[in-house]
Amino acid sequence: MAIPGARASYRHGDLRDALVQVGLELARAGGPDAVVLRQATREAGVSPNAAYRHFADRNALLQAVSDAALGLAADRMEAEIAAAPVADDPATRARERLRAVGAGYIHFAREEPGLFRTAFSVPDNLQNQASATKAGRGGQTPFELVGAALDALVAADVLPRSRRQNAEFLAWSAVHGLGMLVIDGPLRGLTDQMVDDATARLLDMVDRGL
Amino acid sequence: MAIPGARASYRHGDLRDALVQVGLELARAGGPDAVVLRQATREAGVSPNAAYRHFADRNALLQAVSDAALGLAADRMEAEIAAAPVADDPATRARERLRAVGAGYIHFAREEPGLFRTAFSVPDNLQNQASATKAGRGGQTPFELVGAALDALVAADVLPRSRRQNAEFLAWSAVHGLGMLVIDGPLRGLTDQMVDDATARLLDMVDRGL
DNA sequence: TGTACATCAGTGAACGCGCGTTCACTGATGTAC
DNA sequence: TGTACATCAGTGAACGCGCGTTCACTGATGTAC
Repeated sequence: MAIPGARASYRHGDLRDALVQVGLELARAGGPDAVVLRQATREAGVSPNAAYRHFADRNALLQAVSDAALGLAADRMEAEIAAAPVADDPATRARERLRAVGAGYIHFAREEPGLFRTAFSVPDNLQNQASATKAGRGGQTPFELVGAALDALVAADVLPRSRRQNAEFLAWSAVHGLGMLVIDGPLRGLTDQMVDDATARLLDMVDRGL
Repeated sequence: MAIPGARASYRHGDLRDALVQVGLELARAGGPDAVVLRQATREAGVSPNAAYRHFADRNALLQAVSDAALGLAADRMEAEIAAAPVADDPATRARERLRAVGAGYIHFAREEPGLFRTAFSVPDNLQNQASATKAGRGGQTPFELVGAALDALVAADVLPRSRRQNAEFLAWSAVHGLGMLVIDGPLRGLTDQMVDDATARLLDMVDRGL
């Protein structure tokens, strides 16, 4: 006898994943601070303490959401790589790839500012980058995507091997900074056109400067 | 008849300024979220609602603290400029100045991560940069310092005038990104030496890339 | 196939906390006469 | 110089809120016999 609206089953099925998904929606709308444990359980249709079967505390939930957001960032970057023009010249191709990585990063920041902040400004989350839970569908984390693009630049003899070490920090800094300034800072009011412009010039700068 | 520990006067004197100063201490220790109105009044030795004589609400207090933090950032940048080597060659001098501006920014981020986050990631605070409350002792905001350094670069014929427009966004992005990554991100564990190294390389990149 | 049972993912109620904010007030101060 | 008074920066108590977290519990499920 099914009471309308009643749960089909006493057990949820996959509450852990459901909470992460709901958490992503909260983060999307309001950044990391909006990932509120009680709100997540509410939206998952479950009592607040049910979350404690799957997460040690609120912070563990936030961590999981942050990891998932990082994966989405990687997806966005991979999509940009896939859409990049494929030049015949390997050197040009390698450069296009780095540009695509950077552009994907900025696009993610603009399209999903809440997720961007959740992915990239939850302390501890970026500490150990090499974790499967932080990777996109292609299996790489954003950090690894940057590294791989730089490796390709070295392989194509565009970037001298002597400058390869820690170069991801430089490229990443530039692009991360622009992302933040576009979200929170003085570049917030800019049109898509203007941001694309700034992105292109920034990536030029990185390209020339590396 | 002075009761020990009693207030000398019923009126505080300059409660507004006292709250901002206490707010800076809170921000220094814990970033913008730590600027808690009740805590600020507590530390100022005043009842919670006294704050409402000087600020419309908690957000107005945070705004004021954020402005003050921006001024401290400007001070740090100016100090770095003052300490920079003064080359005979005007071109070299202009370059050194831009580097000093960038280095000051990064140093501020590392020395005062809480204030850095309060100054640079409170929305709305960076929107209107040209405000006296956001300036350092030299009367310029961090944004204006970057702009002035770039102007000097143009004047010294290092930076082509055609590339001057919006160039502060590029330089700022690079330096802001590194600052954030050093505070919250994967560069957090780095030694002073390593960060100084990364800073130098980043500024090289900007210099070459602009 | 049927039944007893252990497991453990969920429930429902409650907690203490600190927050921002509002209320009616009080009394020190400076000013006008 | 002395006194009356208006001003307004402070007080003290209270509010409602939503949070994270803990408690003792319940009952659907899968498994062993």
